[in-house]
Amino acid sequence: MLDIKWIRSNPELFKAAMIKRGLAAFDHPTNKAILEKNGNPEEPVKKMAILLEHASEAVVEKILPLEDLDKKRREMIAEVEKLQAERNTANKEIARKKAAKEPCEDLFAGMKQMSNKIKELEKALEEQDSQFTELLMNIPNAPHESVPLGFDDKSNVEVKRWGTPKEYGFEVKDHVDLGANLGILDFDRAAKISGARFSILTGNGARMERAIMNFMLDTHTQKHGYREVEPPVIVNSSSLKGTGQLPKFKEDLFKLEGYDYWLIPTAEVPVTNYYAQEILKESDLPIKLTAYTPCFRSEAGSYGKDTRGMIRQHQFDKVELVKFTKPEDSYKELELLRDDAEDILRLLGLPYRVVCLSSMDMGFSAAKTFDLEVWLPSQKMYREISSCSNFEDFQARRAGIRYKGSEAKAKTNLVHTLNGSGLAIGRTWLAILENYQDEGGRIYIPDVLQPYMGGLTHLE
RNA sequence: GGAGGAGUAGCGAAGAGGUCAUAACGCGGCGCACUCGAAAUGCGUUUACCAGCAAUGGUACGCGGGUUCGAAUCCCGCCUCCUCCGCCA
Repeated sequence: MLDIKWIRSNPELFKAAMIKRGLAAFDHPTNKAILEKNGNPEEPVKKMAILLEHASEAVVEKILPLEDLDKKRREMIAEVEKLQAERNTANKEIARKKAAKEPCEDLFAGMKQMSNKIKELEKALEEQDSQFTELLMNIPNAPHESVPLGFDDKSNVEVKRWGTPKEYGFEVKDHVDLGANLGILDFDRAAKISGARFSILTGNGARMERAIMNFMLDTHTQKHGYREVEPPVIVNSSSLKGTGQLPKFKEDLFKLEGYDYWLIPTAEVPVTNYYAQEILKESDLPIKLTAYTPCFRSEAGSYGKDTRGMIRQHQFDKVELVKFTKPEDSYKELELLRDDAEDILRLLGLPYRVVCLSSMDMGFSAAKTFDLEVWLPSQKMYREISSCSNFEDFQARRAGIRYKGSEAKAKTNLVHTLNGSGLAIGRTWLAILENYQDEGGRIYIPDVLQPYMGGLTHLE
């Protein structure tokens, strides 16, 4: 959630942020006129850049009622508080007279009426306030100024590459064939038991999933200084509102029938909400947590995407990194968090690149996101294996996560929250199979994983 | 699932229709004094949120209703925790 006070005092910045987020439709008459006056280029990114340049005139339909709702709300607050003050004064007078044994029954007249009037106004205010809050809750975070303008991943900016994809000199197989041949990956039985987009690992395949998980957790806790947590994988809707999955994205989630319980789409939800409604000690920041959890996603709307293999599943394992920082440190901490995730790929010897997501490719709650993409020989491309984001105070405001110094009149401030995959375990598993295969379909187990596999050097 | 008990500041805890909600009292935190320094001691200070330029005003005693001129206090429903029983890994 954005700060309404910031929105109020920086209306142009706010509008520009929303245009960057793609909330200005090109076919709105006003926006259309602006575009036509400025040459109306073909490319959507150029269109967006023009609207951004003319932010003051451009229309962002979705947010139009915000100002009115806010104004009305504040008027109502003033009105109801005035009456409350009157009531409080009268009640104090009654109490004083009672104590002094003076007659006060005459003061009762009209009090009931006033009380009812206040109740009415309070109810109306609540209604107004919930309309306002709902709109505000549905407005995405403002992108950081360094975020590239863009519609989709075509505008993402590559930041760095590490490692060199191997030349194989033979026809590489993908992880589906490799896994099937090794007898460690089974989609047919998973479909029988559950359905599409599920998989079963068996034997050393299952063991390697566990090895990867432990390797990641050990590295983050022992080498990178994170504290491990093992949270619930079922959460309530309040937690999902805190991190931004609700109210807007409920179709992406699995809900338990008959309960206010949801399966987590990522450990970000329980781990960020670990400190919901709390005030942290400034001297404890930054706080760094890591967690392994299974993650559950409905993948509604991704029909036909990544249907082969383990890349996109309804259930997958992930090790997550979460940070709570002071606002002035959050971008420095984002770089560090990203490097902690990168370290896993480097230790595993998997070639990867880092991209900075464009303004519309970013998630709803993020202010800035880096994706780590691992090389997949079978697809001859880099594929997402981690997403590292700074949410600034967007989640902290929703979840009520604040910090405060220990001095006497220290101010309470919102923390900044960050998180990143460190890493997606299933995608790491398949990247190992594909990158470390030989011509016969044997898989070399990366050195750092061998101790976790009882010294085993190959899957064969 | 059944029976009891409890939920008030960071923690413990008082308050039992109005004059005791910033909320007694104790602990803790912060500052100062004393000290070479520390401990001990003494003094001061220490809730959060909302509206407002400010002065100031408002809200909050687990949550939601009700009774009343007025509710932390009385009544109803819910949630969480504790104890016992049942069931269970």
